Amino acid sequence: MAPFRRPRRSAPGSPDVPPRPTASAEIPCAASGAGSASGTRTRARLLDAAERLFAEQNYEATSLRQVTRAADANLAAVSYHFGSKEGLFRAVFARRIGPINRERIERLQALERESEVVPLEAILRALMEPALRLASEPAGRWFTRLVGRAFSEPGEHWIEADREFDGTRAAFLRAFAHALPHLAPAELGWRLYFAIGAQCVLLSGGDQARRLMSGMVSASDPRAALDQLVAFTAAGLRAPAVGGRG
Amino acid sequence: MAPFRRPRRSAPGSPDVPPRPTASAEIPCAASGAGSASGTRTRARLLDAAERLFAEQNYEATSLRQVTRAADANLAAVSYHFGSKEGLFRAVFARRIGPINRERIERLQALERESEVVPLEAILRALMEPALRLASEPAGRWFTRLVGRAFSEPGEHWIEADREFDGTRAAFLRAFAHALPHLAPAELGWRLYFAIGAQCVLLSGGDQARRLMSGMVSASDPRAALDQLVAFTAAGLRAPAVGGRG
DNA sequence: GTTCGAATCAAACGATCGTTTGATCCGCCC
DNA sequence: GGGCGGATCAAACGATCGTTTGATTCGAAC
Repeated sequence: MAPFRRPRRSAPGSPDVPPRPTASAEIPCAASGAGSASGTRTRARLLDAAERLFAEQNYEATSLRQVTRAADANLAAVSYHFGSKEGLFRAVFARRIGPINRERIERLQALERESEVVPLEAILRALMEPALRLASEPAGRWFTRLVGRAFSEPGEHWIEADREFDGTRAAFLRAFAHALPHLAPAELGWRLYFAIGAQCVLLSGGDQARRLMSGMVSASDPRAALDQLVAFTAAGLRAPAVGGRG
Repeated sequence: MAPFRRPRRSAPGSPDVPPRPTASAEIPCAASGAGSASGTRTRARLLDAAERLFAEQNYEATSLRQVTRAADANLAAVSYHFGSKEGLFRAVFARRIGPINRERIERLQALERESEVVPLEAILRALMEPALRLASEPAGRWFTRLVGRAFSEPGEHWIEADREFDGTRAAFLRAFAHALPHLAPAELGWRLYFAIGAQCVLLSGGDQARRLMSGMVSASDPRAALDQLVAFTAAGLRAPAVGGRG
């Protein structure tokens, strides 16, 4: 009877103020080992299921009932742990993108520490290998599909999602500018645009993409894929400047 | 009272059997000129509105009520003219993809007619310029965003959508193989994969992509974009074979 | 002037969506 | 052993979705 002054709003995920967008990117519970009961494992199972479904389908095409059914959890668990559907998406993204970008920057710094001018191929590998390696692991295969699409898909979710890439972008942009002095800034921008695009379609590993090149690419070998991607993008970046037409 | 034996099912779009997937790709009424009344212009207005909304948002995120409101048409007009939401999507895609692929093949055939071995850059321009040029026209700007995403997005709609590209793919694959004899078929497959990927992110012109390279690329000049794309992909395709590692 | 069919319309259909509610379970600490 | 709070639960909320219905409009054919 008595209205009971809004008892909720104390979930770990977020109350009325949504969780910080600059997420901490820590894996709460890696869904490994056999915890005694269900513990807080529900949160991890929700992330796993949502990761797969968001990648297999779309953000909009994936219903929370699908997610909770796949995660063997209650529908309200999403609201409880993540506040909303978009909170779930942000958590899926933040869980893995942090470590990837951290490894990228650490590898780049190590390269810059050991030599004055870093070879172009080394920069490219530092940028692309962490994500590509994740694509070859069962746990990260779905996530890389999401990352690959973040570059070209519309929607508010994505804008916030790859804002986490900003720091990484700045660091690598300087490195590329040093390694490619023959390119004007505008030209360097175009070429990096294309290079990242090539990486993204490889990460997204789209159903269409695989169909399109069916029989020609052996998508099973991630090592060969990385070698080919580095060779292709390095040559493209090193191409002579086209400057003002012609 | 009397059940009135299902009077509908005679729309031009499709009855119970959906319209032929291998669409004729003819523009029914180019939404230009001032027809007397509303005529069948509604169909074209629906296509225009859906094209923009599907590109700005997503297939799933776009409701038919949004489309019909933007097109100043009745909600039931979609069912009447296209049979269903997916029929509308197919019609949007079929309206423009036919002419693009036709121009691609005609340009390639013209090149092969006038010289024994076609230069790589010429093949690339024949493949990429028709779509890039459409991106610079007001009428086609939204559509190119769709085309760029067809390569990496999941969903049934897309699978059918770029099946229309099959013929074009085969023709250009032969041309590339002739122009790049130093590449094994598997390597050629990878590189074409990346080249098309670079083109797709340029076509999709994603919100994120533009943000990511903000200030570096002047996206306003489509001619410069094409020059840069051709230079980048040509160099990437011509890169030495990496073969078996290293 | 009547008939016919393509085209448009308002209104509703059942289904499913994201979110919220209040109760219930259960391990833990004092 | 009694209370506390995190976690889970069934059930419902209002909104919106794609689709369908049956009536209405309107120009052309006869």
